[in-house]
Amino acid sequence: MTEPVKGLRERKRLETHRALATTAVRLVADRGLDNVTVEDISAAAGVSPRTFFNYFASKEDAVVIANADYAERSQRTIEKFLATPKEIGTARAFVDAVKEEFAQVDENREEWLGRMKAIQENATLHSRAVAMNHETIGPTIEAIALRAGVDPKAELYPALLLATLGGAVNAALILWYQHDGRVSALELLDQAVEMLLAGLPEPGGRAH
Amino acid sequence: MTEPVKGLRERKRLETHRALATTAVRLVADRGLDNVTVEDISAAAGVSPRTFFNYFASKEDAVVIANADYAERSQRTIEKFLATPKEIGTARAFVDAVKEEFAQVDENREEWLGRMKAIQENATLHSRAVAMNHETIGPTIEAIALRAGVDPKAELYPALLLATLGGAVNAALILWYQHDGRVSALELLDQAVEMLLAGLPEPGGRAH
DNA sequence: TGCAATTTTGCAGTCTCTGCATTCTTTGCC
DNA sequence: GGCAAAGAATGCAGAGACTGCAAAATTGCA
Repeated sequence: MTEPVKGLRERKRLETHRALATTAVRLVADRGLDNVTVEDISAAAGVSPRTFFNYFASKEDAVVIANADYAERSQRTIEKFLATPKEIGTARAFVDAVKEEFAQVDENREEWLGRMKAIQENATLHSRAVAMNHETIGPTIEAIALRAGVDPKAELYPALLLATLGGAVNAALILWYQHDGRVSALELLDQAVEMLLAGLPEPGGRAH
Repeated sequence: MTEPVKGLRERKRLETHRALATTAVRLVADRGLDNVTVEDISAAAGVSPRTFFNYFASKEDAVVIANADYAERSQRTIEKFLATPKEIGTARAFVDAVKEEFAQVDENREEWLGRMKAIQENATLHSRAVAMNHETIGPTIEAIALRAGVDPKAELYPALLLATLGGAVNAALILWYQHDGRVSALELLDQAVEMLLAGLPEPGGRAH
């Protein structure tokens, strides 16, 4: 969490990214994706439309991508995961690494509520959000395989762990949003993970 | 599996949808999404570009959506799920219902290989594919909640079951594609589900 | 056959997104 | 402080996705 003071250039860059992202979330949560143009967002954020596309590859991304340094973050998450002591099981270790990032939902409650509203209401946004990590999937699967000592191409386990845990994250986010963020997202994720690692037992307590 | 003989009109419609979908998969798997225009697809399928958009809301959809009657199919899947005998656990019942649809992967091997290739190579397609079911998520969660006898708004279980099972489907598809479809997709899904319902045990056999 | 319903198509127009050349800022260095 | 190089913002032109609308072609049915 140590924030090295980068130069003015870097700071301005992050600032612009943040301004565009939060503006996009606000406008889209408010009016809906189709009633907001890139021109609107850039104007409200005080940059040219062309500049918008220097920061985001698409209008959707501005709503969905919370952090400018997304790639580095997931890289760090992977490293953290690999650095966890061996006594901790693969699944647990991975959950712990992910939770660190997930904590920002509770920390930026308002913004995330707006984001979830926009995402829930729009299929395009939803799809972009669910699979945001397209580029990181391969490396992540390999990291899991490495730590678990299996072959990522031949075994289901790594891809399955990633995909189902992603599902747990999604489920937690949806429920968090349905409760208007009045419960802790992190706690919901914890519950979801417990249920997942217990093999999704029947809620009433019956076996399956 | 009984196919009621609809009128010529309906049959032509399905035919056009199918022509557009398979053409899109073939062209995009071949050249990549960005090197194929809607005009290319419609020309190859023998309809006007405008007609393309009468069938698909976006270029991506033509690659991702395999069946014209997607909505009805998922509706039927839900009904099948709800009709399963009570002795079968919620998770098992849901898996069974889903597997019926999943079988078409093995049945249309070539097409699905092309689709997976396109999807794996393109982030936009990937996101669209992962979250294709956006509109059906709500109803499905409610169906699960109904059968399990819980409140879908208050409990994690329904959303979690859907999301993690979706993850299992994805993982199975990815591995199937990595094996060039030389193994049964249905069997992979079975394995994935077993692991999931066993609580994702450590692959080596260690506990977590 | 002839009418009504449905589908296809063309067309005009909006918006997303990209490549490229130009201008403005920041930075490191003297 | 002044200056050259690097990086960022911008404008512009253009390709292509997508929509609404009305005309034309097709199909179902009396």
